[in-house]
Amino acid sequence: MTTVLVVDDQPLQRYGFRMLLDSVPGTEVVGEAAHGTEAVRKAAELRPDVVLMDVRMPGMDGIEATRRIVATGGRSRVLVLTTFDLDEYVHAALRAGASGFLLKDARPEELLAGIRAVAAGDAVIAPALTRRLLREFARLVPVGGDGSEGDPRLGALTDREREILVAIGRGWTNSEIAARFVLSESTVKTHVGRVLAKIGARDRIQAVIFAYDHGLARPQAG
Amino acid sequence: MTTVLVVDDQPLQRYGFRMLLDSVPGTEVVGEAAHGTEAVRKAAELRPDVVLMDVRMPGMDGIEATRRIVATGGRSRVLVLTTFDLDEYVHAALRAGASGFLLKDARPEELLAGIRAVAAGDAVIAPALTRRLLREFARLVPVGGDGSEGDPRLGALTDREREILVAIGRGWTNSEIAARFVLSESTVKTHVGRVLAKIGARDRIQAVIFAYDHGLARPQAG
DNA sequence: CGGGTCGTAGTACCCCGGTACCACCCGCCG
DNA sequence: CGGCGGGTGGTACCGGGGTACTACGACCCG
Repeated sequence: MTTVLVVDDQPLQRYGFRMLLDSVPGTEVVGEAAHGTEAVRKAAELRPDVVLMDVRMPGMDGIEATRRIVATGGRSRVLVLTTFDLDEYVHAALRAGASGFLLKDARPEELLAGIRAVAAGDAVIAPALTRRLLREFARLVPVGGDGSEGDPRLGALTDREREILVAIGRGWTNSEIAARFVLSESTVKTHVGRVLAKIGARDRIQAVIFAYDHGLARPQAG
Repeated sequence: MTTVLVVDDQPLQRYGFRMLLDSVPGTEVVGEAAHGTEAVRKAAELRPDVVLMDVRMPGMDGIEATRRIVATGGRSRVLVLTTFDLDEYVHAALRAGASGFLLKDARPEELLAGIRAVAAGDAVIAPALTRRLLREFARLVPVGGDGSEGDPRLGALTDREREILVAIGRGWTNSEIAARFVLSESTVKTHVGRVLAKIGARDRIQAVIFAYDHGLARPQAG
């Protein structure tokens, strides 16, 4: 059961969300708040899985409330929901630690899918916003050379072996790798063995360390 | 009617996509390609609304094909679809001009929603990837404590256990830890077991990952 | 005093990971 | 044509890792 705290200054809007969420199995609205201050308090008190947060509100707005809720370190994740797709809102919300940003004109199933994704630890962005975000991202991310160059051991790996190394870096077991890549476990063992030999690791643990030290693995809280 | 070009080196995979897309009203598969070169040619010839593009292919890969298709300036939009969520793939695909990036383990309705969104000029990112992308974005865009601090699981560890976790993060075996700390291997096993339980790791590999993600382990030359 | 936490240590058991070795298919190239 | 590298697959073996459970001394605190 996914517990949700609905934050919006308009009672009618809150009512709509409650009706929608309570009508589907698996989600439950455990509380409501009409402004930021109340949202922070209730989030700490109710510890919901997801906080559905409006941006524009009298008093403390949704961005500041998001920042405070995230800062508490609780497991509540904030899904920001607004009618305005202003870039400033999006950037501010994401910097504040929001796990998602959707528009209020989203279809009900999109909202539900978003809530489920956020509750699962993933993140969501409204498609209309994703486009602009990606354009900015592509602009911000430097071309190529991310400093991982130089180690000849990386070059010695084949494409497949590099993929296997990344999988090892994710902490996957041989059987998990086999499942994801649609291979037999024997094949995975063969690949893993070659990777270990090529990078000079005695076991997969040191391969994980190698992957992190060379930028092949990225933080992935779960 | 949304027209789709399916690009994948595996015939069975293409068949699956065709069955799925042709089974729903509003989308139609107008062509298939088995590798990048064919994809570029058919995209120019068929001018589909959406190109469903696999990354890993013999010959020209999906990234390069995406770049060329986008470069033609046609109205075709590319939705990259892969089994592997390598960050390098994502970055490369987005820089190449892809309008979306989904994983092959996506549910059918997610894929269909993605195709519709891309055809409409929006963009989509798999929720599991969005999370990492947002984190990078928040890092690239100025300011902001990235909220990685304050994991309650770290506080739950005793001093000794934290030392053990650091040792695990270095890649040491139980016997090495025992030697360095002057303990019996049994004691080390007990500590390791408690560390794993407290941080929620199923084995020491995930403990290594946890250590890196929480700054307990640092890149070590050599 | 009793109770809690922490660090230490042990035994028993099972499974996964790693190694060694072999085998087949494919595409590429001399 | 033959050779070769890369990817895939198999068998057999064994040692380390992880779990479950128990135990005891040191220490602190009410």
